[in-house]
Amino acid sequence: MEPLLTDGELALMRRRSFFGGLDKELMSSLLTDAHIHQANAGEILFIQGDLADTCFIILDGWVKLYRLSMDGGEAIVSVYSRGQSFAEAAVFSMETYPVAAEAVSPVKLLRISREILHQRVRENPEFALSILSATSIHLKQLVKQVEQLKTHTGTQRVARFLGSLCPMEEGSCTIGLPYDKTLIAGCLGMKPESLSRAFAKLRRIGVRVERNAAAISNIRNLRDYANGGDGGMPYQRTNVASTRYSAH
Amino acid sequence: MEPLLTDGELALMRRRSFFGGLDKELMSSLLTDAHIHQANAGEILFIQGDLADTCFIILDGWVKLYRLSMDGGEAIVSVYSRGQSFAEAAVFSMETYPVAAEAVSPVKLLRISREILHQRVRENPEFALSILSATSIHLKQLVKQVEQLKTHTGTQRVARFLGSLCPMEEGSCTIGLPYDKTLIAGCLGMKPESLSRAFAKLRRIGVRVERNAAAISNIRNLRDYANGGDGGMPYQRTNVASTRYSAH
DNA sequence: GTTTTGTGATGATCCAAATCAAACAATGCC
DNA sequence: GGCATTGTTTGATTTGGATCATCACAAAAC
Repeated sequence: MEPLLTDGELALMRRRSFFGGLDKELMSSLLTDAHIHQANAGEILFIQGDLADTCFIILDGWVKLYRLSMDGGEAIVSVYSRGQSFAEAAVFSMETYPVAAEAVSPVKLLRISREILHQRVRENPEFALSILSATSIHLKQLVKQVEQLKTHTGTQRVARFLGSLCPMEEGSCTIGLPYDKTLIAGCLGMKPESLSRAFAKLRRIGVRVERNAAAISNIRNLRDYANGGDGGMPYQRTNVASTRYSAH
Repeated sequence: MEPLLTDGELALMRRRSFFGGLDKELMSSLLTDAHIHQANAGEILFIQGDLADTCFIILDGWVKLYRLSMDGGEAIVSVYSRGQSFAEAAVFSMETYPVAAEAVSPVKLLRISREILHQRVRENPEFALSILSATSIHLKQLVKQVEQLKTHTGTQRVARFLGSLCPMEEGSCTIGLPYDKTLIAGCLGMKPESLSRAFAKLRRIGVRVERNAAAISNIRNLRDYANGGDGGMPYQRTNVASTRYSAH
């Protein structure tokens, strides 16, 4: 019987999903009960309110998670790609998905059922720690997103987004935008027109966006702008910390 | 030896934290290794970047979780109260707290160490499921918050906040504001001045805020306003759902 | 080739919320 | 009681972003 996944796909999952620390035995037991699912761009994987009975790991392509509010507005919560898992927390809540999921490119997915996941957690507590660690990362990402939305302007969020795509600490680089600008705008909580104007503003600090690529002349400038612009001192611990844990 | 907690406190924790489904034995084993911690209003419990070595359950009082951005801005992420746990996800990430925590009233807390939690998860997989369920709830709350920030105006978020405090489905009621208006504004991602003006706008739909209390003449009106105002049809599944899971 | 379509950029205008400033109200303290 | 401190409201102004409309342009279709 031919293996479900290639070695490359396995390595990817170990690097970026909760498969990270698992031993070989548990991994293969999970894989024998998993299913491969291919979807075309635009296909809906689940909608909010569906019973959360499946967790996904992306083998290839892009998936967006979003919420529809009662007046029809769409709020993109996050976009995931190769190697990342999603919906693993919902599967453990015994309830429904709080978001909908849609393929934004052709995707290849690994699907694992709620029953299998619960069973494996019961058999192997180390697996529970892996899942907990993965959901903790998703939680942290959402916390950062809330911070961005509450304290930064749209243009600053765009700057941060571009900065996060740069692999190096400083200097200049040219990066490819991972998906189309409408989706980028949605991720950052703005309209496409506003994104376009934000790109225009960033030209002042050496960002040229052309087609699908962004040329950044000075990464440090970009990151400084994203954090408040005026060269303000970066955040550091203050002496207020000395009061913590002071017994009553 | 007198018990660490009163029966009332135990019932509270079972109702609102991950202690919910635990058996008596596991509960008491957790409690013998836990510590009570009292803190005054304004006291910092931990700051972002601290090693996440403790998880908390609130026995009494209020705690806010917030992030400081590099330019000094404060983004309140959530406020928790009696019976709720927080930081349990961070403790399982093997890293640092992504937020800071501060008492906003005098609080009585139960502290449980990372070591104990990991040990109990290893001994008892059912406990892992309880923790996963609790972090899943926190994740869902954050997702909803992101949706609110991305698709609703400040005044709509205020309306939703007030609506969530009403215990009944419809009719009129008077509710007490749980904490001061500066903190409410922060939770909703707005400035105190804007909150004040939002309250003023809501007078049109029968909301009177006086001191520490809000009188709502028609709860349904309030909830309608929060969801887009113009009596639009509430969200429901559309036939797009029929495309999900369509095999390639 | 031309048309069609989808995507992105730009301009004009409007609205929500932040900002700056000042007046008040409530609370605690001496 | 007066007085400082903190929390809340109100007003005038500015800014950020949404909205609506139009235009440019590239890819795909005919």
